[in-house]
Amino acid sequence: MKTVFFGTPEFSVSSLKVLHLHPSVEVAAVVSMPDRRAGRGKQLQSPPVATFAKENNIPLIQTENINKDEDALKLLHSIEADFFVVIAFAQFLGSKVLKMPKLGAFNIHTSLLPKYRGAAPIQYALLNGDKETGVSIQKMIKKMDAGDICYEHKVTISDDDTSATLFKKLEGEAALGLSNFLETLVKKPDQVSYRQQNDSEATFAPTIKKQDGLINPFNFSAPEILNQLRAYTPWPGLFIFISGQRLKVTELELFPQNLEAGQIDHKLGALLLGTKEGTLRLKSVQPEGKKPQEDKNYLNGLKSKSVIPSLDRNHYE
RNA sequence: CGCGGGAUGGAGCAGUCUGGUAGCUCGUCGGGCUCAUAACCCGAAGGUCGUAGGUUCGAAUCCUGCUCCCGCAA
Repeated sequence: MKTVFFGTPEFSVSSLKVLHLHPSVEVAAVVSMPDRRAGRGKQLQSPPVATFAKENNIPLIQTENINKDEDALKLLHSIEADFFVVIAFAQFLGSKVLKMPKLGAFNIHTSLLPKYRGAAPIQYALLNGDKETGVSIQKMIKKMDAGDICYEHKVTISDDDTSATLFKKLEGEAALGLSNFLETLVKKPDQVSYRQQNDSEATFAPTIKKQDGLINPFNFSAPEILNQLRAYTPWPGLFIFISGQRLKVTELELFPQNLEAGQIDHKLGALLLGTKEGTLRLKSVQPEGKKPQEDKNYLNGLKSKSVIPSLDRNHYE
């Protein structure tokens, strides 16, 4: 069977491997985002999926917008694929593309649909403090993540999971899920079972923005900010502005103390921040250009410079 | 050549512009006070100032090369 794989980041590579190694599946092409300048030094870098395709001599299409790229569309059409697999592609697929494959286009989504439709399902599960999430495979329709579900598998979220660890877990689960699903799809395509989503229960997980990483003690409670730390690690990270300096916050814990929202205090070597509800200890903090350091050490440095820590409120206007 | 910060006793920092015997806040060790302590008092140890070279009577400080660490940006 012929397939085309759509994906971009590291996260999708495991699933691409499953397809690539499957004895009765031929990956006729890989579609990915264009190369971008990235990292310190802004070197031009290929998306991991594109790199994998090159290394394994799979025809590669890199395009900014697959729906408008005439050459890419022509090429895709000529493949006459049996099915498409889409995982973390970072682009919408229009109906022109979705109609091409005979069996349909299947999207691997990392939540238990219809929960968390959209770009950042993993982060939103953590943001809401969920205890479980999962992998869903849906047959794509024009509406975002709203297609019928043909495979589902639950995954437990542990208390110390962050986006970094949960992504890793789900990358494996997604690949495993795809592998299981292929068993049916490849051998008995007519026996794939489909379950409709209940649209009224749908929730959405829009893209996380850099700005979301700014700790807002006025609008969020201490437990909510703790969830943000897990959801936003490693990107965009949590940060706060104190005494004219941008601090990345890498460890947090609840602290039994009553402070007003936005109030900074320090006690026994602990750097404290009052929130809308509850007080947090900024246990580990990283100034720009520095390594992460314990709040106690950070405070020692400030003391030595005779600086009293206070929240820069101008970032909340 | 994308922008920028940093490397100083075990930790976090100051000192670098305006060269001249290395300092602050802690930690550690010893002693004191205390019912007791993360608190307080007294004392001590511990640094070839990232590395190589240059300028100078003299370099943490000025100049040049190199290594390592990090923030922004994607």
